[in-house]
Amino acid sequence: MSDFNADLSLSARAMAARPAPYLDGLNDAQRLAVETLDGPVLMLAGAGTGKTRALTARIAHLLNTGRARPSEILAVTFTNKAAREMKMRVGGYLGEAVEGMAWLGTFHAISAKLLRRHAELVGLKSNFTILDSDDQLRLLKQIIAAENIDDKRWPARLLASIIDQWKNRAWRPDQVPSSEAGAFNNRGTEFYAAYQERLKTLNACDFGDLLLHCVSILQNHADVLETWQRRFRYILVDEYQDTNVAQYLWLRLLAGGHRNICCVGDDDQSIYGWRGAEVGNILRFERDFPGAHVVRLEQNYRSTRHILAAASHVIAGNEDRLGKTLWTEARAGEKLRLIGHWDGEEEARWIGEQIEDLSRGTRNLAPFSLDQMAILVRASHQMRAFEDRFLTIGLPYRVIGGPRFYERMEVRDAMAYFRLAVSPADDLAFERIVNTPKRGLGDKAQQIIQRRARASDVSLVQGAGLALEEGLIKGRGAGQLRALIEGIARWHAQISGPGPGRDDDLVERIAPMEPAGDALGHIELAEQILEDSGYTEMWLNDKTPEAPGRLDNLKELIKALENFDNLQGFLEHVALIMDNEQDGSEAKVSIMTLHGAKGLEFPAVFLPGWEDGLFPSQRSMDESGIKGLEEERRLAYVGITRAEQLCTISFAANRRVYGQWQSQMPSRFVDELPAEHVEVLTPPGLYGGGIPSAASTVEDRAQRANVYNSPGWRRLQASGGRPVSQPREAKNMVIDATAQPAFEVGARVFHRKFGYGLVASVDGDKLYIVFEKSGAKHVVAKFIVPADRADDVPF
DNA sequence: AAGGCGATGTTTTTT
DNA sequence: ACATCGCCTT
Repeated sequence: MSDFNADLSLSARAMAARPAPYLDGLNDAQRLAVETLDGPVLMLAGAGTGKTRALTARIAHLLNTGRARPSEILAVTFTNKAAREMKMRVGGYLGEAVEGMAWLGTFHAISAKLLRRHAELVGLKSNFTILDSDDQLRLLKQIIAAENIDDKRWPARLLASIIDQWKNRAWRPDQVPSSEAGAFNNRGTEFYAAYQERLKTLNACDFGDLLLHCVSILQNHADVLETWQRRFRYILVDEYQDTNVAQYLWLRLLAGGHRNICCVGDDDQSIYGWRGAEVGNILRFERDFPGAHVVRLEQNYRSTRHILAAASHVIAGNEDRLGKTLWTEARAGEKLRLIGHWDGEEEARWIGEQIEDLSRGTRNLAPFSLDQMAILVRASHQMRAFEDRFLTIGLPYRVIGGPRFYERMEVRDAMAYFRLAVSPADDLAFERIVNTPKRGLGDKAQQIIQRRARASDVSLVQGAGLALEEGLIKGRGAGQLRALIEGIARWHAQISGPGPGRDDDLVERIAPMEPAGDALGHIELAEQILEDSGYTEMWLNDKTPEAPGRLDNLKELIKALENFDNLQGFLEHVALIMDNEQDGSEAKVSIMTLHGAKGLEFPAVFLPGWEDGLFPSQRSMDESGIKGLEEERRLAYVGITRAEQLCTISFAANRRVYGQWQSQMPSRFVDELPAEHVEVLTPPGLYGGGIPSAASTVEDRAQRANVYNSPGWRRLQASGGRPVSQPREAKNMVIDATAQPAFEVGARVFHRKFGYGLVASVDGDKLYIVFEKSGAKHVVAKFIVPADRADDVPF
């Protein structure tokens, strides 16, 4: 630690003198990225090029050269996981001193810390609560309900997403541009303003506010800005391509003085545009920070040549990119493997077999352990087929990124009780649990409490107390309500003890006796809260199959308290660090979304569901056009580059989409794979195979997808045989494409997605149809039935 | 106040 | 297909 307190003027000599083991083994580009300390630096780090290594070495270098002390470095990430990893790796260089890196964390965690110091500048108190999305939604519902809005047509969810987007763009209510005036039935900005007002009175803020309030403070208070600009001598940002406008402003303000900012990212891995990330931030970096050094990390240490070549070829299809040329010294390895299947279940079955084969070490490859294999899907509903299959064959798997621990209902309920114990005025927490477990306090009783509280401008807990005193609430609800608020007062008294921070009025009025056996630890208190409130009992009495699991989660929650000194600290942690650890015990295949896989790598990767509409996602293309398609293509790039040695891409000809069978065309990305790096696998008896070529058209792809039209299929039909891979369920499908009626110009037809329409022109099996509702489209004939047969659409 | 039924909308996800 | 949600019944 004393090393870092060295006189900064000695830094030049220090640099020469001190050994710098962290530089060992860095390539030239990485070394440049590490040693270019002054001024703006953009580190364009392609997939698998050792960016985390460079980033941590850069921090080590800043410290080692005496440029900054640990507390003077601001290092920002997006996820807690990334922050943890960086901390661990920097810890490898620093040892204990890593604890001095007080400003290594997520945008939100660091913002919260800054905001607690300056809360009063935006009308908050420094002990503000951070709302989760449930609370946010509940609040918005109230605001909407107060205006007698039809919440069917204008749901709170919609408003929440609109407000989030505005916050991502750093628009405060008075800054929302007039082009957005139509939002939420012309009342979006009005509700946004009302929501912000409500938050202020609740002394609360949502996730977006953490950033936005910081930006406001830094913009409006030059002295504060200057303090922090001087404090953070060096700034590092990971995953810069994922920053939104608010984060960009936040960074630009803090870096505004010395401009010692190093942003690391990869425009080709920008896959979060839909939640406000602006690829433009990274594309514009040199303009935003004139004189910036741009360092490209292009040597890939992860994948074999075939894999890297395929990924590079695919991503080259994007227009809007800075451009990098990844290269590797690795061997060529295995080509990518491409295979088509009859349907999604067949695909899952085949992948399951492959995984078993690979884990036994067939092929010319060493065995892969289950931990080394992953299935990366575009949409989480695809996971189900794999889970079903793997359960039946007993293949251990783990789903990464399911519902998270702290988002489970019982955990949130328990947290609401803890929040009330810490701050009885937390109305949102009170609303959440007032009738959980059931206390006979329905809408009516809750309305009375609300009204009474508002009349005296007090918290709901106090309002409930008043309502009881005044006899406004009667019946069996009254007794239970009294027990609840007495409980809250008692827990609160035990947490705070006499003194500042305690709501003395509440304690005096409702639970005047001091706790009997004082010095109850926070863990015991938490247990007692869940006991006293009847919450544990509620789940004990619950006979549904998930009840035991929920009780386990509550136990786990209590256990998590061991890592904290008090409930307050725990609550702050949970508000910002909502992630869960994976059980690392048994080796398992990972199943996750492509988004969830970013930043990870696996020796063997399966990429199923490469079908147009699913991947690239139809919705993405409909909503964002070419930009959407490019983001999908980046997702394909992310997927392929996760693989170290073996990458297997697959598609199915038929898939159940929302319960309906649909024919699928192979993804256009399949066509974009470079044939020389791909081996096309052919399931026995089904496919003619054929290497996809860049020149192939939509019809070609339809033809390939059209398994039941393939020579192999016809042969099997003729011989009365059944292909090994034809699933039993397939019987109900229309499989004889030769029976396809020929359509004539002018015929009225039906398409299950586009509805009714008239055939405008016919070109082989390709029809041009003017749909009544969805406009004119080119459609392949097999998706069409005559209008009078609309009721028995064949999928 | 609490459980059952039909309309509804179904990518991706962090904090 | 399926889950979620709000309304409606008891």
